[in-house]
Amino acid sequence: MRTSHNLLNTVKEIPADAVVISHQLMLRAGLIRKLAAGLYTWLPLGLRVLRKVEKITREEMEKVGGLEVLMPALQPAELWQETGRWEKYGPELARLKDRHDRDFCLGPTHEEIITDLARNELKSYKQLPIIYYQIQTKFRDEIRPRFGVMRSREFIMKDAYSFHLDQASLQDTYDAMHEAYTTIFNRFGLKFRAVVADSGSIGGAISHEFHVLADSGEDAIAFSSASTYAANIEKAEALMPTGERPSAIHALTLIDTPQQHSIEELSAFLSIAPKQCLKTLIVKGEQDGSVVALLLRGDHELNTIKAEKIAGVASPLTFANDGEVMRACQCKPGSIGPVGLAITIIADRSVLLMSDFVCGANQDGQHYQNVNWGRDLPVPLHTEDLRTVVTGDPSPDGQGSLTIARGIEVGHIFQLGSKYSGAMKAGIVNEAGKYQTMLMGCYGIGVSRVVAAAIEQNHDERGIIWPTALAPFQVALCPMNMHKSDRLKDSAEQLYHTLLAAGIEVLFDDRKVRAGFMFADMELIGIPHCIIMGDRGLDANTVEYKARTSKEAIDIPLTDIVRFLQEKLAI
RNA sequence: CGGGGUGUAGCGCAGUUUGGUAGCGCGCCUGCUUUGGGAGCAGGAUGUCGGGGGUUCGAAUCCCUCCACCCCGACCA
Repeated sequence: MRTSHNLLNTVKEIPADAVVISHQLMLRAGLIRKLAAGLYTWLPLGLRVLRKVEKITREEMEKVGGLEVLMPALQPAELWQETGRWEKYGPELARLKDRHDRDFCLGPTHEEIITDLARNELKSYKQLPIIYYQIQTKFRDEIRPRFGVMRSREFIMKDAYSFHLDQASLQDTYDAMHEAYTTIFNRFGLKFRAVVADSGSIGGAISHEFHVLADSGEDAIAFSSASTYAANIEKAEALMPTGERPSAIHALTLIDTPQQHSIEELSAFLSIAPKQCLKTLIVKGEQDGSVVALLLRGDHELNTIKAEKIAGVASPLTFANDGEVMRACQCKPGSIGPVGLAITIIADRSVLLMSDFVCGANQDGQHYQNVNWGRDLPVPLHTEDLRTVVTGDPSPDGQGSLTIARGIEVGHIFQLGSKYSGAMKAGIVNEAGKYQTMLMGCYGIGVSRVVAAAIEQNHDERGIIWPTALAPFQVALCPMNMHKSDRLKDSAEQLYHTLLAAGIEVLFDDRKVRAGFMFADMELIGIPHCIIMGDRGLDANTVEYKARTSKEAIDIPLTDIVRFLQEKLAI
């Protein structure tokens, strides 16, 4: 394709509305334009990228036996009422009425629709297992759309649904999907991790999220250095520490710590490490008016997801107010400690190995130093995994240690079981001739979000750096001052057609613009490979090649350039 | 929904405090010169100043009201 054909709509200035880099670059490179909050038009260049994501996804879905369907975006309320989600889904469900005053919604997902299809179409166990999938526009009336297409109100998703006679079959398909997703994200050329996840509101037991790794990601994930273990940080278990608790050395002392409240202040004031301090947090208990003390090592952070799952702790987790703290501890927050505390105490596992530690004395402005379990207060009876894991923690599967990275969730697979098929009476006749409810799995990829995630992961100060598989074009052909030299123009045209004939997606920059302008545009839109042609090179029968990721160009004989590119592109 | 903020040319912004009828940079158009990293000079076009109402001789500016958009919190592909 030629750039003169109105393909490029690049902008030098950073759009004021865009805060994340992918959003800025997608606007600047002319991939998308905003229509309204959370609604974007895909311009020709952006659509090419979107189609690449779709193509790879579709190919891999076909490989695992998926059958492509296309379900309506507009859906009748009746089906959603059958599963109870019409009420449960909340305001995020975009609802509307038709002219006859009947209720409809714009589908945020299609479990109800596919389950309805399955119960009507599938009659016999012989038809199972089956996988349906579609690539389609979804709607979520997001509370706050932001970050461009990363969290928009209308977005493109690949969603697949599988139906099974038994759990073993569901597990087989789930595993196959897990593998297909791995292949898909590898083919995208993105660094990613599959992580054990909470299934959230969609339901079901087992689920994995696929995260594209990027520093700007909204989720934190923990993965092992030595095994395939990876989990959302909310789920990653902090193991019981090994080893013995060091024995007490010093005598318990009460010290004045005026105005020292946080662990940070306290450890600086006493010139000790935060890990020598004990953090005591008072949270609301399950019974009205009750409170519970949570103990953590000073350098650790409370994991609220873990804490609110513990019996006796209020869910959602709520910190006690100053009045409740005063009643329970006779002091203000900042001087609380477990010594002599008369309320339920739940200690994090790592707390058990602390000795000669510092903690609040339950008197304002005072702390105890050299506190020891068993000597100064009882060893905690109730220990739990309360903290968020940190880099270096042992992996929960016993192999290697954990690294924490940030990720963007671009895929999520679930074993739904009979959640929807049960509610909607989607069953078939089994081998014994009896009616049986089918089991379901569902598998999503945020197609439009993948585009943004790819940019978050791959960019520099000049613009996007597309992985070859997602690039709108693989090669940029940039002749310099072609309009001044017929010889150059002829060579460029010839090379352009040769590359096209070789099946290479090439963007021919035939605009009458200066070299710097050309380079800046090609770098902004992120074309992975660039061929620069000039009269000077032509004299020596060479062209220059420059990868998007390198600073230097190299000379390649004109006669070798096609083969050279084919090798680069591995075709 | 709660808290904060912004709406002025296609984009980025100034002008609003202290009312006097709209400006800068980029982009766009024309011409000349330039031509290996977003060129220079000269000329030019473009605005219901978010909408509506009010105050005033006069409103981008003051008042009322509506709307849109953005940022921070709870959700998710």
